[in-house]
Amino acid sequence: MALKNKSIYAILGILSLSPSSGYDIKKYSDKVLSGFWNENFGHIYPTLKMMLKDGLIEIVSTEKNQKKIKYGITEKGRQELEAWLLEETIPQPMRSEFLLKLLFSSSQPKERVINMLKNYRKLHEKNLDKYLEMQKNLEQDNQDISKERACFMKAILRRGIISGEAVIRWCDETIEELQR
Amino acid sequence: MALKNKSIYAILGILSLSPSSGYDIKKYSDKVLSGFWNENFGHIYPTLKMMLKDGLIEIVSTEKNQKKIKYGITEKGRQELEAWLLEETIPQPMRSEFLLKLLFSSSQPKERVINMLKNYRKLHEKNLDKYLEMQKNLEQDNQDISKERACFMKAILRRGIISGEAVIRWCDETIEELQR
DNA sequence: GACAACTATATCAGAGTGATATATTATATG
DNA sequence: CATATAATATATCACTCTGATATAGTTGTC
Repeated sequence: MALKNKSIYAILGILSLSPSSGYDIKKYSDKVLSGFWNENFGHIYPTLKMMLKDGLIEIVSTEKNQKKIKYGITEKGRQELEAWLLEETIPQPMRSEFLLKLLFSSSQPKERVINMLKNYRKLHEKNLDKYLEMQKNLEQDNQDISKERACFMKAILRRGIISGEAVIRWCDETIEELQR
Repeated sequence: MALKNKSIYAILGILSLSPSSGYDIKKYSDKVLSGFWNENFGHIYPTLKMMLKDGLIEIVSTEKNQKKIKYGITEKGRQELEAWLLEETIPQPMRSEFLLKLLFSSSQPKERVINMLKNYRKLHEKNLDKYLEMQKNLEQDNQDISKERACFMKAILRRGIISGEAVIRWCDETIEELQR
């Protein structure tokens, strides 16, 4: 298959919920997908153009006198999204700069490494708090999201929470090990 | 700072252990860094050329009649590596295609989603086994690696193991939730 | 009405990925 | 001993993805 633009699927997924502009897509990514999916304007806009050319999406409205262009998903787009959902997901390569740094830090002063780990821990704690907050919000009001979708979002949040807790535990364990 | 080539640091780190060719660097990445760091030939070779031009590395030997070019780290390279180790690590953007797919799978048949999760679980189980195997190997023989370095490698492996176990637990929990 | 904050699109250089091409050197197998 | 095949080694390409920057209209507020 060779190198596939994955933003297409994120965009199709978002448009399948409701027609959106490039800016809306970015906002949704930052708000809802944040933590497990990243999108840039520099990729969204060219991808939208390409998808429009390929008939995966269509222009729904060019609102009044505004610059805003709203895109909607087409039938072909829905088929593409559905096909992707059925595909097996191949794991993507990882790049953790933190772990790379840690690996090459064995000659650094212990205090320095412990500090690194404490900062890393703090970061994950902050993330964890964010996820717990999002979980609370999700349980309160189910205004626009369907019960089904809310259940899936909760599962994904749980994933973030469980992983976050594991990383924090590892930090504590490793700091303790270094202090001995 | 704007967009920084991070492969430089991986390469400097590897060369700080022993002079290597591009091919050696790739092998080391696949064997030792695998699981938290990815490198490609398509990035290693141009980066090596750039680093040579910048004086971060030097050609140590062009072995006999072979094609192999061995690079070593220079004093300037060591300084660059050291400076990076002292820098704060900014978290890098994530892209989990699996979680993206899961989020948009709420209208898929339950059986289908459970299958997705089972495959994902299997993948992480395999990874976990690999880490446990690596941990065993690390405890047995400490031939070339220093005691200090071995300790850091163990910590990184522990990280992979703890995270892997957490993901597997999440899979089980989520599958159970879906079956209810 | 000035100033900040937000909405909106576009473009660019450079980082990173995976595929492919090419050639040499070990190693095995019949 | 020939020859297949696996491993070693470098190079290049198209494409994806990132983060920065440019530009301009709209909304809010003090």
